[in-house]
Amino acid sequence: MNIQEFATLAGVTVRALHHYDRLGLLKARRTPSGYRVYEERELERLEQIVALKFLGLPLKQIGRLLDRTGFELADGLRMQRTVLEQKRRLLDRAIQAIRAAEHSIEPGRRAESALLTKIIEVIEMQNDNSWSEKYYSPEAREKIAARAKEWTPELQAEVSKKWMDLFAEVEALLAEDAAADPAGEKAQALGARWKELVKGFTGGDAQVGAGLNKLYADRPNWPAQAKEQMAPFGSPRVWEFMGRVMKCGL
Amino acid sequence: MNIQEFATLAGVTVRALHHYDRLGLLKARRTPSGYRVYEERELERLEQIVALKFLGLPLKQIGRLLDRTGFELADGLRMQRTVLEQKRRLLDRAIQAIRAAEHSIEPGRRAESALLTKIIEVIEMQNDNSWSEKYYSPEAREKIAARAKEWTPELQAEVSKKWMDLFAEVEALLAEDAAADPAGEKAQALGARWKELVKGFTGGDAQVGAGLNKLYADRPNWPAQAKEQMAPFGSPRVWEFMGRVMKCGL
DNA sequence: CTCAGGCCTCACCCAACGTCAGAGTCAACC
DNA sequence: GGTTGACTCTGACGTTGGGTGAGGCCTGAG
Repeated sequence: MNIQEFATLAGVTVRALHHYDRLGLLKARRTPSGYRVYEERELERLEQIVALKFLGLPLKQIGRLLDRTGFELADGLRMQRTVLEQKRRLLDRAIQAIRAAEHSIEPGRRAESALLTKIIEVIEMQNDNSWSEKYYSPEAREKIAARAKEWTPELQAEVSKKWMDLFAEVEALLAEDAAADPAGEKAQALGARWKELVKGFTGGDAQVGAGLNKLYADRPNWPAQAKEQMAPFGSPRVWEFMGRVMKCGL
Repeated sequence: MNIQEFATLAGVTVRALHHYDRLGLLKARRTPSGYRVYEERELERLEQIVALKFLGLPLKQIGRLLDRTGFELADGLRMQRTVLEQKRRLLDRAIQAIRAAEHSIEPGRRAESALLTKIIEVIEMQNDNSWSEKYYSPEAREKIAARAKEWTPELQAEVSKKWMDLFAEVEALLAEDAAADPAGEKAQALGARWKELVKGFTGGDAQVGAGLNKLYADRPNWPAQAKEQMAPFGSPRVWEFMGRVMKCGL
């Protein structure tokens, strides 16, 4: 099959196939004169590439995922989902900001500068983390802000994944033995990982840690959006169990 | 104010300010030695730039929107919202595809290739327009597919805006006079614009037009998602009125 | 006067191709 | 065999919003 047939068959451009070829993502056999030749088998691979591209994965990572075995694929997908969910939250906020501005202008017929002012106002309101700030001392807030600068969506996805893994294992432990010993070896091992992850946020700072504890204790009063974001992270019984693990651990 | 102070004040990098300066988006006064100097006034403009950037607008367009007057700003925002909503739908579909794949693997512990297969399957299902295809003849379908290739999100946003404008004007006409004459001058003018927009989709093709009419007539049976997407486009009474306009128009 | 730290202007880098440009290849028709 | 038109190849530059140096001027403190 020549390149154009193959491209139209799969719904991509010839240029894209050139690109994938150069990247080593989908190498084609060549005729003596250098023309690319594609087979059926490669259509399957191309479809996989297109699918993963649709999920927003970069080509480099697609190459790694397709060439290694599937365990990493599942992990990669979970991480990508987290990234996409984060992006979607940002998109939602942008859409909400525009809508708010549109609603603010229709009734009163105010000047156009009011539109921008409204948008800025809404965006600032969305960024408002003041609901959680009240749990922290001023020094702790400063340290959190400093660390927050270094957070990328990818990094967040990775950490998020680690938490999910940890929660899954705790769930598994409790599923195996609902009355598992919080002081037991397994529980304490999980507790150590927990502490490590928490330290990733606090940076080992005692003041940040104290604020985090206060924040955690006040869970029932969190705003709805915050609760929603935490929903995937484990059921209450996991939290309760890990609380006991921490207590008898240290 | 020197550049670094200004940058931290606004929460952007010095490099970004260089960039905006070169693009003419935010030009800075210079000291005799060439250093950039910023004033309070420019902070306001920078905030507007940052806000519009948050909404996903390209810098070039931000420049145009900020330099022209606000009527275009409102239009630009409406278009951008449409673009963002479209992107959101795509993001949603990607997330749903990953979720479906994750759910499909957890229970059965099937091989990793099943993950990709499942994703591809879900994506294809999402792309499935077969619900609307049944209204069209095969020839009409082919023509629609040919035209669909030329559709970009921006173009769609523009057309979408034209429809919204038209609907708004019809609403206004009906608000002014609920018993407006469908054969009247205003109504017929609106009818002409309507036909023009429909022609933009059908390309003047009779078969496509016939299919579109059938599709329209069967509105009650559309899938929920399709209805949702059409929701912003006018109330039933507008549709009903325009139906009468068309009838007595031609 | 010197030195550190800011600031300046190039200029190259990323991702995923689009879009020529110039040159070779293939298949069909004369 | 030659010509023609349709493909194909490689290489190189453009796109977006800056990041990240390199190399050189500016400025204020000591």
